[in-house]
Amino acid sequence: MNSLQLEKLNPQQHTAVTSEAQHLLVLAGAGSGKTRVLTHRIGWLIAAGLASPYSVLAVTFTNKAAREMKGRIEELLEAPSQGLWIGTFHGLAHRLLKAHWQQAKLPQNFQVMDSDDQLRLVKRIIAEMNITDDRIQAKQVQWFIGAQKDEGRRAQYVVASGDWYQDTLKAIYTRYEEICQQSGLVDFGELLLRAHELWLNNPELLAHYKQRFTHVLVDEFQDINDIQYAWLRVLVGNELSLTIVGDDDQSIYGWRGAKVENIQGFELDFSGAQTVRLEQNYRSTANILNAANAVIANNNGRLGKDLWTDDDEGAPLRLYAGFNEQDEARYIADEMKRLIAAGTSPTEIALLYRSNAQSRVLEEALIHLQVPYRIYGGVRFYERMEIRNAVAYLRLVLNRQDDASMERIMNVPPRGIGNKTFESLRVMARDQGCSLWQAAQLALANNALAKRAANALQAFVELIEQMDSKVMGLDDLGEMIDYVNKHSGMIEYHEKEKGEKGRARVENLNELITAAQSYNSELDYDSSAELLALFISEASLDAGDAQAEEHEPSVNLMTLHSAKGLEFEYVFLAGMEENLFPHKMSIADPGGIQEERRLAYVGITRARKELTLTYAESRRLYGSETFNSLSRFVREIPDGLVNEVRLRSTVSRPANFGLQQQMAVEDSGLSIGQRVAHAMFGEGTITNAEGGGAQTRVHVAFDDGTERVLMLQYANLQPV
DNA sequence: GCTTTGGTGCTTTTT
DNA sequence: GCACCAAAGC
Repeated sequence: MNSLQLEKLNPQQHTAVTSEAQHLLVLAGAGSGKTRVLTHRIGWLIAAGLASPYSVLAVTFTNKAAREMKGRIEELLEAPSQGLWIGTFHGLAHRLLKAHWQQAKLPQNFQVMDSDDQLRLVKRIIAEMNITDDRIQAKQVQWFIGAQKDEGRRAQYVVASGDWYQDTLKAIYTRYEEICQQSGLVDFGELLLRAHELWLNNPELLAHYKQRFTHVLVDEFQDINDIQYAWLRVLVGNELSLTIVGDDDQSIYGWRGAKVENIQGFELDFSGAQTVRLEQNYRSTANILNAANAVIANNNGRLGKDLWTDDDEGAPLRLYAGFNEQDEARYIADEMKRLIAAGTSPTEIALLYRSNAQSRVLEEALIHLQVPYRIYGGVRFYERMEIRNAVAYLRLVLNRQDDASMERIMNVPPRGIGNKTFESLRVMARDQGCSLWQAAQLALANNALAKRAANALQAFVELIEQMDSKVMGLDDLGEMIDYVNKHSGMIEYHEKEKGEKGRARVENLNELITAAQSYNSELDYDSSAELLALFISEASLDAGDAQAEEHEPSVNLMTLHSAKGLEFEYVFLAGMEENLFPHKMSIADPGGIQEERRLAYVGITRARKELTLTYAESRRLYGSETFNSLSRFVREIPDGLVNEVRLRSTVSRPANFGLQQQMAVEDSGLSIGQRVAHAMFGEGTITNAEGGGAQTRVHVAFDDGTERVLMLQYANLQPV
């Protein structure tokens, strides 16, 4: 094990890697060598004879992280990581449920349902229950069900409060569980919940895994939710050794159920845990790091860490004020072009923003200046419509009870099965308590449909049956998918589609064949049908970023959330404005602001060499002109670290552009950010202005917590 | 039964 | 200002 060079670690890293404490908490600041510590610790445990590859379980949050860790461990061990379990919570849960489907009370061929399937199912249930009240929205119901499962709560344990809204949610959730069980479908939350119940209901199984694993290691622990924590806690118990690595300052998924408090819970539940802080940063210059520290210091309830670096001061941060969002984008594109011309690789440049909607203007500027860029986090491969359709065919072939898939592709490509037919099948399925497929059989047998519809449906049923007999006879995954692509009529359909779109879809369908051919399962299977089932369900758990094709070297565009875990020499943070970042939706809530601040911290610490912050004095947002003030996060950075860039000479400001509103506001002796009093609403602060002239409206955040938009000419605001 | 028009409402995203 | 979803034409 030559690569395991412990002497190259700093003292804290060394302590963490070689700790013999049963439980270990590594608080690892940004850029402090977190992944290095984790992989080296696994290597060390094995080298020291404290663990064997077979007895180590490593958990991450993304497949990408799991792949990377696996690769790095294999490098360290200089051998394939055989027997070692590395995966995401969901991937591991899936693996367990596949292996122990009987104990988990699931059909052997159960499939994983992604959030799109889930939403469709929720919509179907809402329609089926004849709920028309618009207080019930499918998205919200979906969110509710997810949140319940993340907290380990099944429908029967949701409190029946007597409140109509709550009780309706409970009823939908109940029905949702029923249908999932009947169709053999498991959503993301369900994977975790079932895996947890698997431990609880099968002591002998739990004992088996407690015997097998000696060491459990978890990365990005700040992102863990309640059900994941519970699963882990039952497995580790008092017997196993647990190492967790995380950074409470980088917890940015609270809105999705992640609970930082679980780090504190760890210290309580696993008593005697050793804590190691990694505070030396090897990534950024001192200026960048100091800026990050200054910003995050405004949060409270932190576990506390002080990042420091040996590195030089480096260049000061730059702050650019564009007069509008186009100007902001142009500045960024210009600067990127300059960096690339000076020899910087585009791959070392990143442009980060709070929300995806911001990317368009930025992209336009990059295109204009011919800066090659790559945008992360669009629609992922397995979420593309055509791919999901192809997969739905395969799923239906494997399992006729899979209503979600049946619903999806019954009329794709269009084959004359319309809404009416659909509706009668749904009603029938519901009344009989059977699947859509069985309802179709029934309808055909009873001549319950109009002739045209019956013919179309008959053809569809035969198509699926025929696929079944043909496809199951093949033993190559690629050939199976090829067959379905061709005979479903999808290829033909998309070929006829006009424009670039159709061509891309056909390409994607072919790419799916390639992906299937290179698929290797870690799990056992007895037949090609089982292999196909494994491929499909793992596809649902896969963002498909492994196949991300390499284009020419490009600059990287992504949201702040997707940037976590990455680093670049040059980072641009665009849209540093109140209402945008921190986002409007989070401003009212102190917890929300703190999470936004952690997001700012993540953004700043992505930069190695230079960080540029930009904002726009005026911005078209939702169609109307808005004037946001500089983000509080920029104001939290000490002055000495930031250089303000003003390049007004290169871009001439349209004489009259966007000024009317400000003038109208200023004419009345007021300005944005000013404290004012209103006769009825009391005192508050002007946060924004829109419109112009007599139509000028001002946004005022009143001290009672309400925000109001008032017509300036009638509001009679008095400066305080 | 599929395609075009109008109304709404607006983070962040992995699995 | 655009994208997405639901109701009315071909």
